[in-house]
Amino acid sequence: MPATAAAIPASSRKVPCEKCPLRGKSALRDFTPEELAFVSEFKSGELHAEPGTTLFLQSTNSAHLYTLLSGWVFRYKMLPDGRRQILNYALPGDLIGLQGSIANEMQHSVEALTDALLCVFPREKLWSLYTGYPALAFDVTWLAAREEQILDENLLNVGRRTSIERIAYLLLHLFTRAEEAGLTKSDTAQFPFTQQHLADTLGMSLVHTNKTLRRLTATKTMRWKDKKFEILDRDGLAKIAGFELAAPRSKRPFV
Amino acid sequence: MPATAAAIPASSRKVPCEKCPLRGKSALRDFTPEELAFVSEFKSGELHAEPGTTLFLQSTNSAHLYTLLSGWVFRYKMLPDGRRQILNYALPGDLIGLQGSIANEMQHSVEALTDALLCVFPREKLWSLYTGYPALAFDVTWLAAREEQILDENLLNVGRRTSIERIAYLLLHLFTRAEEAGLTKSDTAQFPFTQQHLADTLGMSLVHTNKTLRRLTATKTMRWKDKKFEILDRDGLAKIAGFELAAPRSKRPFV
DNA sequence: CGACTTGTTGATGTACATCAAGGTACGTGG
DNA sequence: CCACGTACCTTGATGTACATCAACAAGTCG
Repeated sequence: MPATAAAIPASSRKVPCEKCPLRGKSALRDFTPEELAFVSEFKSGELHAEPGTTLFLQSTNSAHLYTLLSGWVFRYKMLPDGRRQILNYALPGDLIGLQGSIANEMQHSVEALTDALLCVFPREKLWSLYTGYPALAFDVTWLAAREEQILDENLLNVGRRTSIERIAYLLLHLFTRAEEAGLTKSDTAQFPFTQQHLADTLGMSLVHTNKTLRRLTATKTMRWKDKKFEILDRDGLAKIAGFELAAPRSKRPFV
Repeated sequence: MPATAAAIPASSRKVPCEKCPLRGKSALRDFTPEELAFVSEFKSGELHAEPGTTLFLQSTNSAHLYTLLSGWVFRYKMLPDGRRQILNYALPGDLIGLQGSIANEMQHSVEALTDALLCVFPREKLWSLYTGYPALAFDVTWLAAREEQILDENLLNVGRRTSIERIAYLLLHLFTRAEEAGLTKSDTAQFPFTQQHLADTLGMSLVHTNKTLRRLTATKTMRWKDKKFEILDRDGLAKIAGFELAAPRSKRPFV
């Protein structure tokens, strides 16, 4: 997002963690002074990425772990013939590249959707985080579990919802996350992706995404034009998405 | 699996971790005596689950964390109208319910597919694992990252592969995991699930799954009858699944 | 008592007609 | 040029319906 990126000059080589723009705002917990000092020391630098920049490449190994300071980034996988599946989007505050630090090889690629500013951490030092700062280690696990939850929901979305439900769900999901990251004004947000990105996230073709998007617009629950997304009827949109959960089929509930 | 379950009598309240049937075999790393002692103390008991038993319920909170000792178990989510998406399968050695220990509420359900034996750990003690045993904490993160990788692949599968590719991929994936868990004899494995489970994993209807399964059988790369799965031509099956990875679309590779 | 029906249920196999989604083509506007 | 919009025809996937088969329980008859 140009606005946000401008607020943090890319020229500054290293914003001290004590002045991290993410602190205070957003859902970040409070760190102790010791934790803050360690993280500051852990951080090896910053990276400014332009839209379209590849941050990680499928089947290569990565020396770094990133935290996203500003901008949008997405993870994806590709098949040999070019079919692409977008797995998830990362917003400010998200951790990027943990898989590559745990396994040796990256199983997916990561690309910047907007101008993005990232904190860089060397992966070798991740271990010292586990030995010295259990609370931070727990945070890392927390982030991994949260990513897993989002993936679970995406899988349900792609596998079992109809095209209009899928789009409604995804747009609402992304809007909610943008809200949590403080990127919304009342009921609007800047959405930097294209219909092709949506299609590749939802497992649909571009044409069909476009037609379905039009049908969804006709419900007057939302508006999306020129990258500006606006929610007109949140409950209505949630209802189309089929947000509610259900009791299981299973006959024998445990205990 | 009856055979495996019989080998570990469900009556014994607590198999000591030193004698865990998973140790030695499988990809488990070696624990130090201290770690082993802690895990043994961490473990609060065992649970024997019959096929169809619900271990976790969507939108409830769970007091426990499990490790699967024997049998098959699957995670799934449901929509209000009964549509079901199976997210993943757990095999011996897998951790179950971490999400519920990190967040407060379970976002998915878990059901036993076969007779299953599980080690039970109280979730309150997870924190002491982080403070006292960083290597075990790292292992937990490792398991979470691995689960995330599998979900990534499932999402690619459901979102971007054709029906025959999807089935080929899933069967090969499950066979490979069964191999790692030591549940195969040469090129055969007992697969405890039905075509309905496959359909719900792949986001397809039962009828279409059946027809596609028949087309796949016609390629003579595998056979699946009466729960017995056999690989006839592994490379052929992998080729149908489109296992290979690809270079990204992106124009500007980083660095 | 045993052997032979009968009915039930769950998993699988197959045939339609219907519908949702894909692919190609060709628009527009910035 | 790229993102979006729309028309057209084709194909892949769904839903309903019905048939098969094995496993299992209940009942009947010799």
